Amino acid sequence: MRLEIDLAGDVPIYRQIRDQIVRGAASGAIAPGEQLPTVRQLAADLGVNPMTVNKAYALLKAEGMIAMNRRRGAQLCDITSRRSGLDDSSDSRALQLIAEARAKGVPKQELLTRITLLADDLYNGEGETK
Amino acid sequence: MRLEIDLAGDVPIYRQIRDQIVRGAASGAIAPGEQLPTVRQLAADLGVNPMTVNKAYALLKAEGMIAMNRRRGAQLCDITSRRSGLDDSSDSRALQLIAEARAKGVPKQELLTRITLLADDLYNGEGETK
Amino acid sequence: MRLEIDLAGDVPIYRQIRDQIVRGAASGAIAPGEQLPTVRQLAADLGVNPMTVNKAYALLKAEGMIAMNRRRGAQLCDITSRRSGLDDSSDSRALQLIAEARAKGVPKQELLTRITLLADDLYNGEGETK
Amino acid sequence: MRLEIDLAGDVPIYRQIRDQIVRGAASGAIAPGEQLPTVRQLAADLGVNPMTVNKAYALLKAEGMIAMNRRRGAQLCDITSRRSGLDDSSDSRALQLIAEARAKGVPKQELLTRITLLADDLYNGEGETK
DNA sequence: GTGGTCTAGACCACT
DNA sequence: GTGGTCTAGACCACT
Repeated sequence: MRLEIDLAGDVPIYRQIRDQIVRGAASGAIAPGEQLPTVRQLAADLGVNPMTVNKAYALLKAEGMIAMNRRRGAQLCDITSRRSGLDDSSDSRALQLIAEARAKGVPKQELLTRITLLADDLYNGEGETK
Repeated sequence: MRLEIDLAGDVPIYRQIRDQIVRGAASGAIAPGEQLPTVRQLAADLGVNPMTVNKAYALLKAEGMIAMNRRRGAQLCDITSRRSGLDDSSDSRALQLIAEARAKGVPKQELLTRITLLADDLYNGEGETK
Repeated sequence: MRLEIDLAGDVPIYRQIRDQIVRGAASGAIAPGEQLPTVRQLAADLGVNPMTVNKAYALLKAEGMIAMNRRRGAQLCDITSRRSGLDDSSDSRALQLIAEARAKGVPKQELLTRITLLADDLYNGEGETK
Repeated sequence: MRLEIDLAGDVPIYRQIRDQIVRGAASGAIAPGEQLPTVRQLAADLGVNPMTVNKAYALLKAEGMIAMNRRRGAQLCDITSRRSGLDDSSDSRALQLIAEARAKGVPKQELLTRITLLADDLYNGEGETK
């Protein structure tokens, strides 16, 4: 799985790395138990400082998404060990998304159809949950 | 409409102001053509720097959400003059939201039910679109 | 409140800072809502790198102990906004402590008396809970 | 007695081994004078490097918990030969535990009740002290 | 040969 | 004038 970093945007690099690994885990591009590149390897691949990758990995570890280990590097956790379920942050972000759509005049049905489409795509990969 | 600023959180204040005005426009709490408080007024109400409110208003203006003029201050635009429809940013944020839900083991149907519920709530207010 | 850093020990500096601020909050040496020194100020006082203090503060923020804010620097949160209650980590550390005492031949009553004494001391300060 | 190693956590493996043997000694799962597995044996069982087990055993030896000799391998010491009593480290760790509980708003009595419960459990095993 | 921590120095967004 | 992020370079504990 290849990560794409946008150095120009205003999303911090460590956040881009974290987000893309979460998406990889969701789509099945990274399987549970699979090895991730080491901090140094990924830093070299992306042309960023190891500390930046380290920060992304530390965040993923705190979220229960990956386990780190001096011998084997980083590894994607099983779903069971991850922080579970829909939380306030999910709701809050979903609400903002919906509000922006409505404020721009998008009909409810069009929005829900679009989200359903995106969800179908993501959930129909070689993914982890049915 | 009352804005609530969370000084402790990660979200910049100007962004919180912008987000809440968008939500107000979506829910109907602010009507098209309605006057918004002046930069100074809102800054005083919230206890923040006028520059911060100014930045939020400038962002909303760039998005076509509000119009500013010297005489009448800021005013919520009609839906027709706003940037319309679902854009890449919407998709990207929706995708990240869906990915995080799936990565945490949330079944697709549970996620969609939740989003539909939130959308129903928001769209059934005194809102602007059907 | 004065922090004491042990550069020789094997406890990371950022962890020492975090631990001592938690103890200060518990003893009442730092009151809820009280300002903490800025990252740079504390770094200068302790003779460590700002990044090290930053890491300690980021940890405290993630635990809900402090709020950070560009205008006012760091501030101790109210108890209500902190992660609450006794968790698995507390139990696990308590269990290890008890096990080591017993393995060293300390009678149960002596251990409990000692812990009660320490708790009395700490809870009888100008502290936050009764 | 079976040791469980958590490769994902923050605690170094050698420390986990040491901690669990101390807990085994405290609970009576390992009796005074009892043979421990050899370094190689335990390393093979746990799937870790023999150096890691060696480090744990060296630590336990330095603490007076075990005796090593070429003939009989490692053996749990009598209580009388162990470093005795509550030391500064115990106090310091207990204090940190208490401080974190109080900082999170746990009432003193709730904390002491919990610790007493844990101590009762541990001391009522086939243990070594009354 | 990995991740964890730390330093010194820098630029930027936000206030 | 704050915290947030990033770099380049380093040493260390652990494996």
